[in-house]
Amino acid sequence: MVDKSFGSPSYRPLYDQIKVLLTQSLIGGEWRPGDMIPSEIELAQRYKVSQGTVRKAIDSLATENILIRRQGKGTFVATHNQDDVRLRFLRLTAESGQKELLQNEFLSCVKSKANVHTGKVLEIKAGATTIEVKRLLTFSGRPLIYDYIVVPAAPFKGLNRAKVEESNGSMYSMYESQFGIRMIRAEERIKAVAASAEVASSLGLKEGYPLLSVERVSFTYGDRPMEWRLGFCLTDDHHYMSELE
Amino acid sequence: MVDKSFGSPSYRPLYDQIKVLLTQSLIGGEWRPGDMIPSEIELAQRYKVSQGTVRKAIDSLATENILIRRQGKGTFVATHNQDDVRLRFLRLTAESGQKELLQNEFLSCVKSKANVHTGKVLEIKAGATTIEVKRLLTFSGRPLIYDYIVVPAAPFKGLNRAKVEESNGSMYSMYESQFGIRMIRAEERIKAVAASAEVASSLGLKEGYPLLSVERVSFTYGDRPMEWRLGFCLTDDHHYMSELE
DNA sequence: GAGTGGTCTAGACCACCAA
DNA sequence: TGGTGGTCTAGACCACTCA
Repeated sequence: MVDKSFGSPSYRPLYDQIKVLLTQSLIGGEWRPGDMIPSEIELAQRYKVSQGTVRKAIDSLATENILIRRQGKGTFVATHNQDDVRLRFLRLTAESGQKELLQNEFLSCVKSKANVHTGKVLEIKAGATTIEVKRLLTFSGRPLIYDYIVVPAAPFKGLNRAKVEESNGSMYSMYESQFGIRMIRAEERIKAVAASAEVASSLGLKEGYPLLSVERVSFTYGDRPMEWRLGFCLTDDHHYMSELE
Repeated sequence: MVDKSFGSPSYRPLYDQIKVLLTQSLIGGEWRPGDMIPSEIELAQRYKVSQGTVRKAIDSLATENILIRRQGKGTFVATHNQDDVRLRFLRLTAESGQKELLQNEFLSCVKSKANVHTGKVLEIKAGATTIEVKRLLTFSGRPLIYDYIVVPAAPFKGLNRAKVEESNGSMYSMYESQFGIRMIRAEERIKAVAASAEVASSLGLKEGYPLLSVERVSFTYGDRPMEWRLGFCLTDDHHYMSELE
């Protein structure tokens, strides 16, 4: 039950405690991606607080893109399985601004062991089993991104070529429907590099050609890292979009 | 005065109207960067609404980094003139994570005319007078960024070499104190490019070396574009950090 | 202690959606 | 028409800061 005591040494606002309880229900799978959660009034009764306090907790989760409010309908668990947000984390857009047909070209999928770096960022032991996927993303038929993806094997048991190909571009949508794992945010580290021989041949370029190197770590509920990837992007006719606030 | 009428064709929430009024006071200079604005209670009386409504308007401006709330003290107009936010828009960090000494090396400052592109993004006529600044940013003594900056001449009348050198890295801090212009957000378009002869020589590289090209448009109150810049960054030991939410 | 922002409540009413 | 989220109010009380 919630703790309304003030002045206690570990004072936390009520709405913050409600937020934790809601998050726990999300982690525990009581409400799954796409589901509608109970109404504010119901939740207020369940947690024995006012509707306004539940509201504030939900507001916070909504600005984090974890829940989605729809006036007149209800509040829903966010998902990558909708056309409008399927590629929420893809920041690469055409210089012309035109929409493009995105396709997935499978390269490989093998079991491996975490090295020091991937072990560290995924918070697993170096040497723990991982699954490594390589793929090409084509924009309107032209290969523009070479992706190298590493995930811990345990929560993604059964990930294989077929599932990657079915994903049709959005791994995150596939993670949700196949493994019940939802990514809520990611961090990217970007550099300019010269294309290696392997990447250059996959993208049809000369070795040494300037590419955008994008290293990404993705996090699920509770800020637990669940995927590491390294992408090499050809940015001759495209750019990476970033908003500074 | 505010308009509480519901059901009107152009319905806007009260707090949204208050937000506009607050923004107008910021644009008009009633409260300048660093100033404390009136208390919530005072503002509620001034606008004849409840404190909670003023609160919601201020909350919104605070999440946009336009105002800053300090419990027990008051609400202040955000500024770039503080050590902790002087480089708020600088996303380049060392691979090692170490803090670095940032310095400004002046290259040039000339009057010019807006071309089609800068005219368009700055929303001024192509051919209108602009001021163009070139500078080098050095990290711990090593030149890493070549910046080419264009601003409209009118609002920045008097911008010259001395002012750029005084800025010591943060143009935004200088814009505020010298011209009363505060930037609240920016958009960046990032690509990987091969270094041109001019940029390569400034950064001490071979022509063709891979560099991060960062094109930025910065906006002041009311989302008016006020600066365009193109930066070329050496990312051998640094990366551009981006958060996806 | 006085003044500021922050939390929490209870209740009234509006806007939107679906059946 | 009923249910959902969205707005607005009024008031009580807590937490933080500074003189």
